[in-house]
Amino acid sequence: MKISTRGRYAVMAMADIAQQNALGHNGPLKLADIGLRQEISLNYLEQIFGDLRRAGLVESHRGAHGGYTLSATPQHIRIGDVIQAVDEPVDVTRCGTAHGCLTKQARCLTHDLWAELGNTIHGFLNAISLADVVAGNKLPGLPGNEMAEPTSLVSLVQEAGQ
Amino acid sequence: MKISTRGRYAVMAMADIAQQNALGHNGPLKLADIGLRQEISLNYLEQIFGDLRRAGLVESHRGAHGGYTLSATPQHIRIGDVIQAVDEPVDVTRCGTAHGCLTKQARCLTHDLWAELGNTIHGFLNAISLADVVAGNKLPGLPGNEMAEPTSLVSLVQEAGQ
DNA sequence: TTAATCTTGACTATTTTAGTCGGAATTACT
DNA sequence: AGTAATTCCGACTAAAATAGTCAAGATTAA
Repeated sequence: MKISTRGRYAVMAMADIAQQNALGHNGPLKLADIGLRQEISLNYLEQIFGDLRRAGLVESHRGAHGGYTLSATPQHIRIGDVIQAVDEPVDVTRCGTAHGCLTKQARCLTHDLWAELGNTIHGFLNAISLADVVAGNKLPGLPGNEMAEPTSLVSLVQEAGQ
Repeated sequence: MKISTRGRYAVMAMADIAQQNALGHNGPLKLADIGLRQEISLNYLEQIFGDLRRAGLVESHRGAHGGYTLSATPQHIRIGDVIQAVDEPVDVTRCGTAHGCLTKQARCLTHDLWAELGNTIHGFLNAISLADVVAGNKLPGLPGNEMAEPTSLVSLVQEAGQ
């Protein structure tokens, strides 16, 4: 899972729509307005929304008074879906495909590590909806914002596996 | 936190040393040998080990029969340290520094999201040691490998904040 | 003294990223 | 019917990051 500004912009734009909906604006929203609010160039937004539309996350309404609407309620759109729609899902391991990862045992000491890292990131992003972002329901706490305690998170994820 | 092949190579090479140590080879290991086993070019490894040395993760031994040794036992070297040593720690949010993130409230709907994602990744990588990788002790479970259930992880991490 | 090895810094090719640009298709409104 | 507002699409580009290569010097063991 790759996360570039392209993915960030997509989430920002989608959150913008969700927020406008929450404020009572229900019709299609123009990219021009979204771009102004989020400070993203119109042309770039067009590219990004092409991907979002092809992924089925938004619906387009062409012509005058057109724009984009969310295809589902913000509660049902996961951040991971948004990012996956616009960023090539470069897999974290990069082995298995290219070099003979399974045969050369030494090389793949680290294979599972990257795979689990990918799972962790996916799990995080798929656990959060657009509605969560707009409502400020990000994982509350993690007190301060400082580095998480090494042991705490891991034990959590381990429990999650049970 | 950025993860490129550079970071992966660094972890692979460090794990290689840890594994050789576990097999009884305790003297300095040459980059040429590590490169052969892990299929990484010597010149590139030299660059990477320059970073690792400056970060204090390995010690160099120059001259004939020289090479590199780990500065600490594999149990005490965290994967996050290794990656941080060789990959620029591009911060996930990119706001706060560049554009007036704190003033424009709309733009930073997503700020906390990226910050928490960064914490999650750091937490994961800092919770795993070189010894874990060599021993195959990656986070057990995460049953199957399939997508985590949307709700489960969020509630878990939320509890973590308490 | 010599060969092995790290050390350093400059250089380069490729890919990715983050856009820009121009125009065509579609629709609402008058 | 005409016009303005939009999305749609594909080609193009500049800058940065990535993944190296190369050459020469410093240090040490044998």
